[in-house]
Amino acid sequence: MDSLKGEGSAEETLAAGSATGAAGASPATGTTAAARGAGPADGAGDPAGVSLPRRAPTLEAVAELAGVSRATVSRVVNGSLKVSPEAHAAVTAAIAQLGYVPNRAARSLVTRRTDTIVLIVHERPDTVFSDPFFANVLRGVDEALSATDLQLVLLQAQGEVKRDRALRYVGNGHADGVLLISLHGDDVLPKAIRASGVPLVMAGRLLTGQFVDYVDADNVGGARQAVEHLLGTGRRRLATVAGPLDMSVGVDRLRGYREATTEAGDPAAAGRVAVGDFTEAGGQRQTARLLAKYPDIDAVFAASDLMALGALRALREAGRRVPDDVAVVGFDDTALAAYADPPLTTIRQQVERMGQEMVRLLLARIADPDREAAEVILPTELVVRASA
Amino acid sequence: MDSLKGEGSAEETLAAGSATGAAGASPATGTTAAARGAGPADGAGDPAGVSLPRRAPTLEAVAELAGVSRATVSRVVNGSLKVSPEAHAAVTAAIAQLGYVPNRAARSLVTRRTDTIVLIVHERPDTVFSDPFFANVLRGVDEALSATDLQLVLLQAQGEVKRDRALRYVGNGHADGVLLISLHGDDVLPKAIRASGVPLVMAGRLLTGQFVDYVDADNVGGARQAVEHLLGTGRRRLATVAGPLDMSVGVDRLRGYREATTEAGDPAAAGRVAVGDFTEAGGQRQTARLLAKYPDIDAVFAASDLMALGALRALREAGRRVPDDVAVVGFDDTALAAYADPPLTTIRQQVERMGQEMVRLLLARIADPDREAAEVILPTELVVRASA
DNA sequence: CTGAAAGCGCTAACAA
DNA sequence: TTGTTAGCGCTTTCAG
Repeated sequence: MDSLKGEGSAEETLAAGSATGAAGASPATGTTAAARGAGPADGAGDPAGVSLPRRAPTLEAVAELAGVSRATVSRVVNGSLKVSPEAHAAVTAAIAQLGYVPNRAARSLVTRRTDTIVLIVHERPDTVFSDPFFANVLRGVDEALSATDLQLVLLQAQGEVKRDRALRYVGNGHADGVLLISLHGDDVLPKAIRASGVPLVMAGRLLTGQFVDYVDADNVGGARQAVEHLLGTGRRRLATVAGPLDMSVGVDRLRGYREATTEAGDPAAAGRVAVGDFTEAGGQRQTARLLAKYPDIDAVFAASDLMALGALRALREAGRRVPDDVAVVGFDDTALAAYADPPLTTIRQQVERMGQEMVRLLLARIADPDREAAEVILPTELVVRASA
Repeated sequence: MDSLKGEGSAEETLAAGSATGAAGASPATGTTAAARGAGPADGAGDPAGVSLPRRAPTLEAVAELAGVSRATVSRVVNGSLKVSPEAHAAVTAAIAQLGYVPNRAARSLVTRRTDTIVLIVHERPDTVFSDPFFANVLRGVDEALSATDLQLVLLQAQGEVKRDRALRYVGNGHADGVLLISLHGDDVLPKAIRASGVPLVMAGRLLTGQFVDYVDADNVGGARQAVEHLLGTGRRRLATVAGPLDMSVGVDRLRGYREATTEAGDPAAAGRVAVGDFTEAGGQRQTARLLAKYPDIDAVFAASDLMALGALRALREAGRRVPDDVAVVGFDDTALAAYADPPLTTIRQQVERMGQEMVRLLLARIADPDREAAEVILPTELVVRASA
């Protein structure tokens, strides 16, 4: 819903605008009036007027007001059953009156919990832009976490220095659990984290065969859906641009493609594979390769949407019409797919849900460190945008 | 660079794959072998073999090993100058040997610092997808933070409950500073945070005229660039789809448009305004309105890329050719702009840099809470993709 | 069911 | 320059 306010209604709001409009390469840093408002004096003396409490109320204060001991307040705060109704009421009231909130540091110091979970992102700096995956996982994680009172801290682990810092951080008990979203096949991180004994959940399966909790999209199934769709719409000469084979995503999507084509009685198609790197340029290059090698293909399954975009480009350059001559189906369904030209048919994975499930798994493992390793595979969905 | 590995080289990696392929709507949760490896027993007894240190080494341990007092170790850790070279060396060695890392909780308890800064996101759930802005700011923030040893915690503040939780969190000294990235005009959050006295930096200017540190793109200048570009390529009947006028982005981009058209001697153009909501649907609707009211416009400046996409759609539906009949320039330059059909000319803002500058400002304010409020305006850039 | 007391690991006076 | 001594605010036995 957008406002249908007529034009011209914005003038009054312009009053506060600063005219700063730096056009050069470096930012203009202007300074305006003093930041701190008309609050009470900060100095030592205590002026006549109201004096803000400089320190947050403590358990002690609550106890005193409620007429009980600190221990009892602590019990109430932590939901212990063994507190009399009267005590409970008094404490609750005192807490409300004082606006008491527990001090996490103090609590953490004694409990050795941190009420914090860490999301470690292990991402190539150059893949950095155009990555809705990350944002959406994050969204899901945050959403799932908001039902708890865990805090989410973000750690980048790109490069040795940052990686070690992240490792030290989790290794020294600064987090109750770790969520690892690692885009490449490098698996020193998972190993190191597991070694530190902190609960860990990954996005994507480990190719090394270790058992770690993880959630993943049904990449095999999704790829099969793509093949079935292509076959179902009459395509007969399929090929695929696979993702990197040191990642489970890459491996699984290729596997789904191969299984589906083979089962459909077309083992030759299972062999028409070029391995890309999930980038648009890679998709374009590998599609060109496929085209050179198998000039008569009439469908391409690209293992990512970016690669699908590249495929589109390669096909255009090769003079093939999409979808008339060659159909393209991509994996991952970002906004890009919707605006591609021609619009891309894609396999959608539930990225946000992935984040949610990761949290669910992590909480379960924190609760019971000895439970069996679990995997959650989220279904995928075919999104048809073009009549491919 | 993508690998040019021939097809077929993936087979061996498939061995570890689980066959789980849930196609239904609910996730399949399989359990595999026990998670925890062959680590030492967790129980009370201490088996014959190696026993891992269950607890991280403390200052005390370092002190003992180094033959000094805890205070001295603390001084070394915190970089105090008043430590003898010998003591320093001994402590450093002990720290290395033990792998000592300070306990943040303990430190925080006494220093009342948290070494944590909070990024509060105040976002509509429905704007959630297709929002590279957020991810890129985040990237910049994280990057800037990685030079310090501050931790980044993420807080969502959507809805009263979450908002209050976030407010309580920062209000109770759980963060040394707050970064606020608020997409709509609602300004109860900034006010509340400022009231709590925690250092705050915002993305975007406050419309209420309060002085708070902020960094923003040069929205006015960017809009001017758009107008100048349009005028420079021969367009004579400009119109704009503005953003919401309760946000500084909306206001400023409209202002730039008006200033530029007015200065170019075309005050009438300054009046051809429709107010959208930054969504594609809104852009489409408002462009349609503009078209109805001013049938002879030959250029549209859309205050966001999504709205530009909507404009494209509206123009197509109205039978106008882009860019031949009507040129479109959008603001914000996401991947979408690159794949729009026809390709969109846009004004790019340095979103990642924005995050970096926010951190810079925040650190400065933490260091000196009484400094003057500062603003950083980042330059924008015209990205021409079509010959509009 | 409740309170007293003992720290969790660290920093910051204050003495020496 | 160094060590000693108090706590920071909270949880958690252990008595009562």
